[in-house]
Amino acid sequence: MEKIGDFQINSIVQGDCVELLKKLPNNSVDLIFADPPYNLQLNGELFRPNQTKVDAVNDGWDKFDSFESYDKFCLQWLSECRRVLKSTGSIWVIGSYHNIFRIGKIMQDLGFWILNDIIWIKTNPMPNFKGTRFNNAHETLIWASKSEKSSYTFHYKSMKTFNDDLQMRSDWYIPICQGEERIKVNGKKAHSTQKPEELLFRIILSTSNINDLILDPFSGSGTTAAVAKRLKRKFLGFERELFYVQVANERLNKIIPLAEPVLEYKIERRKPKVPFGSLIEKGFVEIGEVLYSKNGLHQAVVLADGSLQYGDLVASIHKVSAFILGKENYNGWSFWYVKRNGILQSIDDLRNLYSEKYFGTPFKIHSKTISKTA
Amino acid sequence: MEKIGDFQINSIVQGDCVELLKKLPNNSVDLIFADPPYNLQLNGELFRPNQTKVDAVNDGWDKFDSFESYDKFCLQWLSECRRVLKSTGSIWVIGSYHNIFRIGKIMQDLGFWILNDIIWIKTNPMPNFKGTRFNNAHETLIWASKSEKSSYTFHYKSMKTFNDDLQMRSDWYIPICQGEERIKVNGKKAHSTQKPEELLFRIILSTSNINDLILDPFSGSGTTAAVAKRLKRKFLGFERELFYVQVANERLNKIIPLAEPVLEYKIERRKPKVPFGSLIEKGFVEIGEVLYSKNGLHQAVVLADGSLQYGDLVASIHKVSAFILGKENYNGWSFWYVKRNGILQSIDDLRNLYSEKYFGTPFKIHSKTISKTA
DNA sequence: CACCCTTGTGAATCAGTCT
DNA sequence: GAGACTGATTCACAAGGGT
Repeated sequence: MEKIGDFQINSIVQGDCVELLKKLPNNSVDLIFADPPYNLQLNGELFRPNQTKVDAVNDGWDKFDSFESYDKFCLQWLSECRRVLKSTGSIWVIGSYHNIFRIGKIMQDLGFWILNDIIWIKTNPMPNFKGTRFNNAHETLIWASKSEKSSYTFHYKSMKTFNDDLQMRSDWYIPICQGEERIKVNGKKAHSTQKPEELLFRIILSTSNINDLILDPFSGSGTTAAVAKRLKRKFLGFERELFYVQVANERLNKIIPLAEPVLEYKIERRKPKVPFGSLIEKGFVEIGEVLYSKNGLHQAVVLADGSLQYGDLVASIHKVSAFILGKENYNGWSFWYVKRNGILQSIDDLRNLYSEKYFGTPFKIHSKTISKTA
Repeated sequence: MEKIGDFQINSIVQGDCVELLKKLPNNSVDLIFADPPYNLQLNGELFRPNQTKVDAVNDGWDKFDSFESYDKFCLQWLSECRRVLKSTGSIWVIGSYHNIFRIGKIMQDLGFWILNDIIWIKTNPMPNFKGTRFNNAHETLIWASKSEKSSYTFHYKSMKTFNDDLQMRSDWYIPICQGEERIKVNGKKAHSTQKPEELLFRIILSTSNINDLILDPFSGSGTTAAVAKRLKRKFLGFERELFYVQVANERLNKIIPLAEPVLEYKIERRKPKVPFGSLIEKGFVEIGEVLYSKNGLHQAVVLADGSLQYGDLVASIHKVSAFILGKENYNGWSFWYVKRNGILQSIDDLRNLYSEKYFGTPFKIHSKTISKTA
């Protein structure tokens, strides 16, 4: 079986996440999803991140102590996450106003580069019974790359298609996890903060590829692993409580991965690049032929090397169109037309004809990788 | 005329906010709204697909050397804000992912007690032109009391009435400030980040009383003061740029206080749109399932990202149906059917089922101004 | 006057590849 | 690694002009 460091791939490992993270090699993980403890104060009792109870009075506890220990804990696991994350990977962290500001600040300090904060808007939140505040109807996710300059996987076009051909926004409307999906043991919720699979579906689909390794350092009920398995990603989960490890394993046994063909990012296929010169070589455009702007006002002559002659200017289709429009840059494919049977035809159409004739389908699957340049 | 410290009540004072804050007495302000610089860290220029340049925030007041210098600045003005805030008062701070995490962390460290984070969801944000991230369609507001134990003003019932007798949620749907409301000088926007009055309307109405003193340490175009005056609150604004002070004063001169606390904004009742991808996430439509045209002649397979495979063509439900019908555009929701128990069922029906099941409580979405200032 | 089409624009951390 | 070159990329409104 495949391994990563000491760990079996596709498993939930019981133990403290910081200790376990330290055993992972550098730059070994493609995507991280983390749902850390929230540091909530409940029933007048405060729990430190390591789950030991703190006596608010006798322990001399105050908010500063609490925040300080929480910050220290987050600095540890986030540092390790950054170390194990590949430079092409990205990380998602979910939280509420109790902890997300501290987490975001620490992430920025560590050099993570925030790409978006995503708002999970709960379509069916619990009402605020006391009526003392606004109904807290959302949680916040931070999506970040390893550093400012690093590239990352993002299936922009797939998400646009997913969203009825409009680019996906930072507000996501997803019901809370209830009903059949909610795992119960002896009639009681197995985990108090089980996340909806819909949320992980979107995250994994948009920011990872098939066979990528996804790490969840706070695995809990195993939602990340379950969706990862279903979408044919590799996964590794860390979880402190043995009970949750068992719950997650039971859950995972029932998951059937989807067939590969339906998971491929066919929508992001790129046709092989066809340089303008290829159109000339194959006679789609003749040497010496005149190209026209859409309104016919501008004309240029095609030279043998694929450059255009426009008055004294000789340059690429892009440069000449940019010059005519008085712009720094322009896409010449959308500017120039040829005359065929007296009718203007876009050279971009000719390019498509060329592609169909010489490349046909299918094209190579290609995921969009964004890379930043200095 | 009434004064607070050295300052005239109901005025915009020109100067550095930290210096001016220091001149205010302790515990003297009922409500603070702060819209600090976001520290956007923009690099080069950004062009739209049509090659026009985006008029970005490039103002000197948003430039900071580092996170450290930004943190230091925020620690200063937030400390002073806490000092001048009455123990019965509260503070609102607005920001984006660039700065809001740092702000929230500092506020918690100073002892502010966060009551809610409110998401201003923009109904009409600027798109992401390059397809590199999710469209950043919101900003975040933090609402906090002076300390954990302090009481604070909150008109829960008013907000519920305002919201058609439904609890007001933490997600607010408000258009960006444009059109008549946007202040222009010589045809250009007077301030690059003018906030919509509706945002301040909700804030002031929900968390202050008539005759309360409201402080805005980053007054800018004067939206806070304008709405405060209209709602019969006292106000004090600090603003570094003389130009903005003048803009705000001109604006304020035109404001007529309301005789009655009438509802100025009407909230429309609408359920969020369900994109095709959501049906897949929840299993209303299975990945790999076949969709049929009404007459059954055309069939397509559903892929994981919500795209359809129809022969060699892979695209959205809308694009594929348009292709089949030989049209430029078509509404795929009315074209495609799934087979359930041998019977064809419209995917639009499935969408309604989803909506009924998970959006039971109607959302309050778009809101509009129904009366304008004189 | 109603309707349609074009143009402009908003807190934006906004490109990828080859030489 | 820097620089040159290619060519991919947008949503909701408001305002104004034309039919």
